[in-house]
Amino acid sequence: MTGIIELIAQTTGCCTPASAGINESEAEAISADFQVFAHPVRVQLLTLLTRSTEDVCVCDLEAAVAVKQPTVSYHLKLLREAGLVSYERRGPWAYYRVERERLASLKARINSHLDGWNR
Amino acid sequence: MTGIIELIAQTTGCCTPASAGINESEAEAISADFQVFAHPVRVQLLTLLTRSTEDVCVCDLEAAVAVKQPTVSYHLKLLREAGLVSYERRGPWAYYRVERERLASLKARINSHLDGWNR
DNA sequence: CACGCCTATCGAATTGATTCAATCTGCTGG
DNA sequence: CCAGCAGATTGAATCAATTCGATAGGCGTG
Repeated sequence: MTGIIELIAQTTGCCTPASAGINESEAEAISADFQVFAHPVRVQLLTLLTRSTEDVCVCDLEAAVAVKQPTVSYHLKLLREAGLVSYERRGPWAYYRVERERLASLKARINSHLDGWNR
Repeated sequence: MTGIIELIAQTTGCCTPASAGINESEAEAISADFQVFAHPVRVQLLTLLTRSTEDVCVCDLEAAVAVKQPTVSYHLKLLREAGLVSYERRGPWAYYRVERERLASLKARINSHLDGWNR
């Protein structure tokens, strides 16, 4: 039902009641996808990993970024939890690799989010 | 020059000295592009604005999200500072619109970042 | 021109994300 | 078995982002 208030608003004022918005949880899912890449250290790590055909030792990752070891480990964990990388221990070392399919599907999802803003 | 230490590392251990990384400031620029979309309220606002062919009154934007007016204003400011939206006052109201070209170029930039992770 | 409405901004408080020293675990060589 | 190294995890501190009450300023109306 449309009351007097709304009628007045539509005529005199601005606020149109029906909006073409998206709900909060959908927006949270979308923004979560972007979050993954929203930190320079994660961007650096991911770039390094995607550019390498070999698995990369953590010590190499550490050497490439400007933060200390526990911080590298923290960001690697986030990337792991996002499913974008996995690792394997070999002796005392840990070797990381990109999960290219998972990365591809995240990229596809981001592309479709971007497409949603085409008009 | 490659010293004994590095040679030993390459043979015995893991750490290869030459890395295919990107520098920190480039990584910061990349992550900053993703940051814009890394909050649900901004996603909601942007979706609403891109879907509308008309300029949208702030009161409508407010009605569509779950936060109070100053918070909406804060996020609109961030979007403005990113160049993605602009606004115009009409009487007591403020009407926002998407800057479609700016949005398009940000989207293009993000796509090229994503392409950088193709192997 | 005083009042009320709309919305931007300010400032303080809160929440969330990031950082790292310290610690723990698993592995390896002696 | 012990010492030592690589790296994950914990916990506390710090830093950044977000939230919103209070306020200010612009505008239209009576």
